[in-house]
Amino acid sequence: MNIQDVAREAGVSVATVSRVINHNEKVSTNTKNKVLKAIDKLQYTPNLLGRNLRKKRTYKVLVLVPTLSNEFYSEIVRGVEDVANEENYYVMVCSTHSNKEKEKAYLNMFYNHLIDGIIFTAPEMSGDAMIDIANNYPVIQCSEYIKNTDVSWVSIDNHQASIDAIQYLIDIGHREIAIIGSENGFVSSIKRKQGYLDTLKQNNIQINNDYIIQSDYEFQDGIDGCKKLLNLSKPPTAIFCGSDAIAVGVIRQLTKQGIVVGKDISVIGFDDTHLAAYYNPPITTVSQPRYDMGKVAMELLLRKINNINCKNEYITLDHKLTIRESTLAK
Amino acid sequence: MNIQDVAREAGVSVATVSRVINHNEKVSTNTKNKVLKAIDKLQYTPNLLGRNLRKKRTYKVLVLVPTLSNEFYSEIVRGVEDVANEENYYVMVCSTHSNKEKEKAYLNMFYNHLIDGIIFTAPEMSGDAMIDIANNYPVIQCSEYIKNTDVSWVSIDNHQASIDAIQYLIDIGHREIAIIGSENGFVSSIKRKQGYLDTLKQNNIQINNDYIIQSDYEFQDGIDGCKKLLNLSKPPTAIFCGSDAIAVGVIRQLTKQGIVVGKDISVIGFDDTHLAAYYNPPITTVSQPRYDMGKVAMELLLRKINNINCKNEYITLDHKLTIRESTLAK
DNA sequence: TTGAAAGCGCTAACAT
DNA sequence: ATGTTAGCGCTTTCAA
Repeated sequence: MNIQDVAREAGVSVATVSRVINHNEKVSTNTKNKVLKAIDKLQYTPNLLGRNLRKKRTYKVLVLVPTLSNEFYSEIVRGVEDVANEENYYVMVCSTHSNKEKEKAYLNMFYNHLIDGIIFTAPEMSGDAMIDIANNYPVIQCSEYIKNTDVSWVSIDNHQASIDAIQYLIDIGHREIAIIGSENGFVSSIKRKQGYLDTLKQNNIQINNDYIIQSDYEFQDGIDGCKKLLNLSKPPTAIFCGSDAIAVGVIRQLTKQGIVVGKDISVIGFDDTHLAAYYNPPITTVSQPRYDMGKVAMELLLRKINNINCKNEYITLDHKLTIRESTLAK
Repeated sequence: MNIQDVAREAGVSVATVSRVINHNEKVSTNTKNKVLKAIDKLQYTPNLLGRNLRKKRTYKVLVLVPTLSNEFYSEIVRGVEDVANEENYYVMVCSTHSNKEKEKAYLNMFYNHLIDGIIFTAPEMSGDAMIDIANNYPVIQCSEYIKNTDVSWVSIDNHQASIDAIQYLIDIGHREIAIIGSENGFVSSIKRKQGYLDTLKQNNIQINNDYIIQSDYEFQDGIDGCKKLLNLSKPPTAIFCGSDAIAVGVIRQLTKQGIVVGKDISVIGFDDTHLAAYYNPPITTVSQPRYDMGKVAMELLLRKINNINCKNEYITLDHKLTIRESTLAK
């Protein structure tokens, strides 16, 4: 059953039916009602395959995340969806599993005309590849973005967020402060590490390279990083982690070794997922406005979709340090 | 740039190009090479909007989950994706937020020819509505399914899983055992509760209705449920939870009130997400083969897509009780 | 083995 | 205000 059938039933042309479906003004109330009646009688719903082919639009956007299960990303997606649905766009969420090849495979959806745009939350490709894609297709970076790449992004001020966290640790009496989670190439990592270094320097605290642990963002990385730190002759009294998951791993390991978090040692996470709020003990963490980040990213993307040549935007949203029981004055 | 351009470049008809693209046998090696060369030169990729319209297939399936952030569902999705990609299908994951209306809105994707099938992981609709949909469109239920509804599903034996958990608690010395998470209408809930009741009866333990708490599956539900139980004149010595998130909430609340989990009281979760493995203390839980559940669900769905009249299948996969530190002998 | 042509369902330019 | 018609890019039937 298609638009032809409706036209026949209503005794009008397919063009008129199309006009009614698309809320085109230039239809008399009378014929409009006839069409509406026919649509209702036949229970007609337009085949968007036809419409999309004709319009050369898919009304679909892709959000690429490293993993679906991290609440950090699912909140971004919620923001994206809320804006997308308003504009009759569907959102596809797909996971790259932090795999460059998988990410690349999803770009085929552009070439195959299956999507109108992509929001990258943690792009794996090179900066040059990103620029190349952005020149030809609508894309936005959200949360993580590639440095020195003139492609729109929305994120937080990771440098300041790091300063806030480290300064807070110093303020409550810590001087041996470690950081886990640096150097994966993202701007966020670089800035967070810089904020860490800057704040220590600012407070005349000697940098100790043993306190800088490079890792990924998962639970196990926290456990591994924590073990390394505890093996030092002089372990740190505070650990700043690049994600809540790392912080959970760290706290788990500390607890296992009989060290009481929030008393013997302080731990800070990043993102403020439910994990942080409900962990034992609840974790001090940097809150990111992830829902809003998603909303803004989708708004920017829609602008790009409607005009690929519109200018790039670089938007910084507010973060905040949420203090809980995993950090306590020394 | 389209199939016409390729045909022109190669000096053949569009039909021939189409045959080459679709690996049709009846093309001479010579012309095939000409076409391949043209495709390569022009960097041609087929517009699937055209193909899909013609074929009346979208090569897309929808997986509906209550929430994206729960690792339980994201592992199911991974299973679905792995099978789907083999067959050149794309997977759209969308969240219903456990909202009946939202779920209903996604059914429009069927009517609008945007998807070829749906896998429901926690259907919100009535059994009648499900049967109606299943009669007209390819759908599979995965994990949660609606009772007395002859629509294919893949799940575990929730009755036995519950028996395993409760019997274990009894074996290590518990007799005051509570259950949180029952009665949302899903077969899983009903069966788990039945397993709980059956096992107590089997062991000549009196049923105490105060020990049966009805709730959702989130962190906060665990906290609320736990508070209720602790307010009883005789609180339970063990709590069996319907999800790992509930268990986390419960343990968090117990800890807050100074009760030591794994010593003063035992707690069991459900699903075996990372949450359970990395929580403080690590949580005893029922492991579900979620990746395989996703794979099987997609296999069943493909069968339905290729023949809507193929017979329904009801598949039960193996679970197992994973014992950690949140339960200890009394 | 190859090509011509119809047509999937829709929108939009043009004509009336 | 409404209708006619071309055509989006593709596959597939039919004919050669």
